Amino acid sequence: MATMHDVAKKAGVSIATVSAVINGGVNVSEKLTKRVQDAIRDVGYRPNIVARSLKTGGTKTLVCIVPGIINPIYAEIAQAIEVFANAKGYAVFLCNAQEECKLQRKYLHLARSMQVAGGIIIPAAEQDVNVEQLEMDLGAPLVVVDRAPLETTVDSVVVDNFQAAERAVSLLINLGHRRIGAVASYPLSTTSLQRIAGYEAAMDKAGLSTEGLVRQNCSNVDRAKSAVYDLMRSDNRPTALFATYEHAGMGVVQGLNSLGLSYPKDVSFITFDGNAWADALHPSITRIRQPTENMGREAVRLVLERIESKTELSVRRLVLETEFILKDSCAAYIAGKEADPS
Amino acid sequence: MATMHDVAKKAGVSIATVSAVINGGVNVSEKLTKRVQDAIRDVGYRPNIVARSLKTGGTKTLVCIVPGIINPIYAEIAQAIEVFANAKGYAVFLCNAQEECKLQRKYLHLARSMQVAGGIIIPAAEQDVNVEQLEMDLGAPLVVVDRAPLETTVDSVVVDNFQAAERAVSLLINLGHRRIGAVASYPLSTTSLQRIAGYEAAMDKAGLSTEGLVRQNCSNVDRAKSAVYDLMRSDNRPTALFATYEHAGMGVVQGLNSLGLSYPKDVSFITFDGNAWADALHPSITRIRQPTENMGREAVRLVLERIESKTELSVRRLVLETEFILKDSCAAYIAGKEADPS
DNA sequence: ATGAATAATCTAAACGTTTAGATTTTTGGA
DNA sequence: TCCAAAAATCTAAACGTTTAGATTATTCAT
Repeated sequence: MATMHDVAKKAGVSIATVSAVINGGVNVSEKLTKRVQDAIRDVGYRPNIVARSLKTGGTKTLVCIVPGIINPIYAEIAQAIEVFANAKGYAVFLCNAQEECKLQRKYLHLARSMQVAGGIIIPAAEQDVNVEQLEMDLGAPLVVVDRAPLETTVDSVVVDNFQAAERAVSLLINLGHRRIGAVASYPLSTTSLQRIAGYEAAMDKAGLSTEGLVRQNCSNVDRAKSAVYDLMRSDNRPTALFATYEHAGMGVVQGLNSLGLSYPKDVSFITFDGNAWADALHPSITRIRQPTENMGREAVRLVLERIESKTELSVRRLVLETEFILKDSCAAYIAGKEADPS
Repeated sequence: MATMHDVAKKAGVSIATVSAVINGGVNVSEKLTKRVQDAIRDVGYRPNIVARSLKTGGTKTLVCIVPGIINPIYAEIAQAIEVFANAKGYAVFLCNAQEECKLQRKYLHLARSMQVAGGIIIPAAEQDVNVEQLEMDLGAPLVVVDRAPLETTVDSVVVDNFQAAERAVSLLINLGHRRIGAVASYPLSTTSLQRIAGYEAAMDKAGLSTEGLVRQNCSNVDRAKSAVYDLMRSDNRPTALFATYEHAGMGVVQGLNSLGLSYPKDVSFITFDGNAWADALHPSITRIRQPTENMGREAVRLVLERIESKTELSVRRLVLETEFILKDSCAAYIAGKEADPS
């Protein structure tokens, strides 16, 4: 691997001149610039970023840590982050923490020692999130996306999960549903918590009980499917379901299908996410769409502002709007008209 | 940020001793080991991997470059790579090249200068792939997954796209279909090419023409949807469709839905991928499933073998089996019985 | 008690850059 | 033609590690 020394020797100049040429040659004559550039080409030189950032203590690189890349909502957000960061000249290393705090920590440290300029994280929900600790671990500006606790001193970009869930569940209530089940992911995920809180608030306001109607820990499609079996076979069988995220929604679809129940005839149904398939299903599915592109754009903006700003910035918390997309999976509930899944 | 010097000073030893303790203290007394470890804790020292790898020229890190993280098949493969690499003590940086060779190159160079031990890549299909060049760019062992040219000197892990496509299309032919349309992604993607070749081989063997039946460049759901409109409104309207990847498959579903056509009644239909939704749709969709977990496992195995082996290894090309999952989207074609989508 | 062998610890030179500051060259006004 | 100022180029010291090899301390057979 050719180094600067090789280039310098080839061009007959000092290593400092080579460095100057590479970093946008101020104060170096055209003649030498040319000679150095030729030499670079000749010896096939490529800068060693490790050495550079050892010296400068900085790179044009961000780290983006997500809890699971196969959840499409996180893939979409990561994609947006990538696009906007690139537009600003930053490269993005994506790390998949698989909902493990240990792995998440490892990646934060690794990113730190690779001198990333900043980071964007959707924290793992394995334990309670201490966002400040995460920023300490990274040792650089960090923006929390999606799963951010309410009181924190770190910048964050979230959606109003509570309001979105409350609105969705209220719609079901207005359609006449009284027993509405909820299928949720980890109870330690702040988003899941807020969505369930919104669900409970709507139920509460209508004077409805949620007892026995909430299923937590449906962390993949199969678990959500089982939860649906379970709910639909209980004494207190719901007439409508609310799924708090993509895999829960898919689990509901599959669960209803295998029970021989159809929506919206037998059960009404609203889910978060599912951008890729909710509209394609027949009947299509009413859903809450998160502004993934904006979330990525804003997260990048916040972290770059903090990286590039000399002065202290106050803590920013951006709450973006969700979109409620009414489709065919919700129908009015008429008492008595209930299918039996058993 | 505390450095080794700080630790050395605190513990009253030399920096070399600190280094020895950190790298599995051979030849250092228990007493000093203890003192150094305490000092490390006291000053909050964390090794600077940049400096370390500048010296050693190596890290326990892999880079994984995918052409688009929102394609679930790539997310699944990336997930598997992550899991198996982690099990072997390697961290994985995931990079999203967005089908852009320029960006892909940037990430290869970045990874190189971060001294990654090796890489796994699903190449961008923007131009013809020169895999050897990619390995040169990385400057470390590279394994190509999924989109690998046939003749290459670099290790690769692929599936038999030709055979899988041929088999799927043959099934449609055996069901009586004569006009079978194909919806494909980039013509520069080797996988797409091979799948189309398999399709053409099956058609050819049955003496059927493919003229006007192939739609390329359906690089997202909307484009695939348009292609379906286009195909179903042509004079030579197909009675069956073959989609070469996830988004094409979804485009077919949506296209048929909005045309008011139903499958398998009006059109039979097979797709690659779609693990997340193909079974959930009603009717469910016959599909070709790729062994994403195995692909990831084998890719990691190959690259680690090359990294850790002292001796020269011969070029390996692994061809894994796909799984054909017969569902409800394919029916026999009865001449004359054709719906009109206009 | 002596010295050879071994164990423990340290010194100092790398790794490939950047950059302050020194030195040399060029420029142009008097 | 001279000299000061500006421009171009260079020297050498850092950045935070690792590691070969030097030095010092310990052990143990004689």
